[in-house]
Amino acid sequence: MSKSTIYQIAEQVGVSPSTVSRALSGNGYCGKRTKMKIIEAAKALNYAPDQAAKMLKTRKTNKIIFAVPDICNPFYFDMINGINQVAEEYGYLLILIYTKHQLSEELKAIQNVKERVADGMIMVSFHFCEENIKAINELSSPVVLTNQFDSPGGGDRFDYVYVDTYAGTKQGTEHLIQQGIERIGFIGGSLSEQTGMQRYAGYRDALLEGGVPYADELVKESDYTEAGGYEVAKRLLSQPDRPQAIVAANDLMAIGVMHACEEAGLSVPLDMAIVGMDNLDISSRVYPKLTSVSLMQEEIGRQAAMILMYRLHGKAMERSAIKIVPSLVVRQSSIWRTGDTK
Amino acid sequence: MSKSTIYQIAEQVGVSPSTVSRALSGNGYCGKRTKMKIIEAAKALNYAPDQAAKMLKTRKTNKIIFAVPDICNPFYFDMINGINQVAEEYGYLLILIYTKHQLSEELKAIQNVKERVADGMIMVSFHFCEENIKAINELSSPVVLTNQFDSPGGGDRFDYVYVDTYAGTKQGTEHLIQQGIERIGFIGGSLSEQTGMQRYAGYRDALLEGGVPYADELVKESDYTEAGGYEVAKRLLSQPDRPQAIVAANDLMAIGVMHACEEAGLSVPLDMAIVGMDNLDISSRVYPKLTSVSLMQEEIGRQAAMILMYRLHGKAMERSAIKIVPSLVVRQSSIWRTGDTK
DNA sequence: GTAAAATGTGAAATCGATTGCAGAACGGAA
DNA sequence: TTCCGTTCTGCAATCGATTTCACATTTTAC
Repeated sequence: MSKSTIYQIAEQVGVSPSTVSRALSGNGYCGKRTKMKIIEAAKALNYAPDQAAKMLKTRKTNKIIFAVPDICNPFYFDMINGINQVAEEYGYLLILIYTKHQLSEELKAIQNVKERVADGMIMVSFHFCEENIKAINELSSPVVLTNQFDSPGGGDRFDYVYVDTYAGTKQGTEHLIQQGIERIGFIGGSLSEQTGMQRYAGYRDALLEGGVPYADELVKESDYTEAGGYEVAKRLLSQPDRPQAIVAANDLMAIGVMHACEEAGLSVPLDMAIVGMDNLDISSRVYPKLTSVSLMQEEIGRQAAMILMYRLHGKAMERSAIKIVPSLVVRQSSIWRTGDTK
Repeated sequence: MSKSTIYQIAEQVGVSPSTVSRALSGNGYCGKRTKMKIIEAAKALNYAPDQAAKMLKTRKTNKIIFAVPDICNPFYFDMINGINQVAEEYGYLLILIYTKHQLSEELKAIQNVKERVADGMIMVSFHFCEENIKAINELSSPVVLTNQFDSPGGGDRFDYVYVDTYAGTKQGTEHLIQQGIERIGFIGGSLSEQTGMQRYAGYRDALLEGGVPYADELVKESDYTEAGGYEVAKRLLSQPDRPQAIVAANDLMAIGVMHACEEAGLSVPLDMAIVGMDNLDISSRVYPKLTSVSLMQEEIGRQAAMILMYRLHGKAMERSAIKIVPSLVVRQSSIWRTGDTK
């Protein structure tokens, strides 16, 4: 009942193992009658090819690794999904490695590629440093990196996919400006981090380009949590000349803002229009539904996987740094004037 | 710079490949001086053991497969997380296979185990039938099955982990009864499915045992979606003697109920207490926060992985069917009388 | 009908590690 | 010194498939 090998099939049918291999894999010539007999015998013997042996000989694993910092973060699920779509299409299995934001774990993931556990890897990392860049550059297998910042640099040996968060907050802010709102607040993450800075810059530039006055007191830093957004929003709302709209650097903070409004008796969106970013699952479930900038996670995953597939199939390509443009998903929370709630 | 083998190291150092293997893997004797030289040479040659070769010889892959119907469903992320915790602890990598609720994909996943892509598998399936049970029983590698129903039966060759959803709705209902609420409605999924029936039965039995009258008009079937819950709730709310509380068979429907209440001008929880089930991420973010029965996804994953590890390490065990008891997470939406909103 | 091309098959090498066996070198005890 | 036990090392087989080469057989072409 249990496993068997091509040798046993060969013996059974009375041919050589090589013939069995050819019959079963379809590589090379094989007579029709022999082939039939071999296939039958394989079925009878409950044969299944041993992938380890196959891998050893062919130097292909048909697996790719996705190294992700944080499995618990819903942000990455969509990425996994995007990657998996492509992987499946090309006949690859997906190995998930959870790096916990730790360099040591990232290096372990890289080591796995080096040991040929998989043919290639997609990695999300927030700390590119000499050590992991060097390790990646030494690999002979392709690696695609992604995160929400812009290019890590130093990588002549890997491709890169990233989201333009600057364009994201800019879009969100423009959407508000187009409705004629003039006092627009911003709640960001830390401005000392690159990603926080970019989101802020998008907001600021949208104001400038839109000819809307920029006011320092309408900009607050927070920590990307719901509670953080709530606290900061309370301060914004109690200001003498409170904003009419708020752009939050992520959805969790935006939801915090919504709660603060509710508590202050302000109607969203009529008294206060709100735009978030990340387009979480939750965001379409809160009331009113939250307008949010989608960071296109699934698209990132798909693009990254695509590039990896191109590399794996030897297509010649420049090293690429693909910038994904986020897209604004308009829902009730930001519809201030026009009545077309969708 | 690229890959090298133990043969190259052997040549470099002037010993035999077997010695190199022993030095590097630590199996068997190896002189201290030789070992040092070998390790040095390995480093110099940028050596990494080829896992395919190792797998072929040792018959171990150090990988497990998790076959899951639906990557997009947040329900499974926590399971993945639980599984991964255990897998990592034991030095296994996790391969994710997305079966899309299709039997054919499940069979492919099983085939992967048969071909020794991984040492074992955890699978979530909603349609156990002769075909996949048979395929699993023919495997020589261990498989652990899980879903939300009770035992599939027919499996002398696999272990089983499941959640007692009956106990879940029962707990939720009892929680309401204990607060003195008497007219408690129930919104379930299809009662013709096992899982729907069990959730309903838990509700019904809680009423019976709590001495609270059961009324047919307070029980509605829906489809586990937010929109479905909303629709059905509207009907419940417009009844002459509307319920004071509602138990929903999952959180999405419960959120639909909340929206219906909001629309009808009913305060949650004062006019209407609500309990959901699944304890989604969202549920703690809606307003008011939703009381929900946690189905312990992470715990299921952890338990399933544990059992798999035991099997893989040859520990003798009875075939097990582990029942996980869900736990009620009380939040504002169900606090009717006492003032201790937490 | 014969040459040329296409097809079918087997022997043997190969992928890169692990491991059982046997012999060598070493140590300490008598 | 002799003997025994431990430690070290090499040889060679093995895991299970793929693939090159050579040869045998068939088919096609003219």
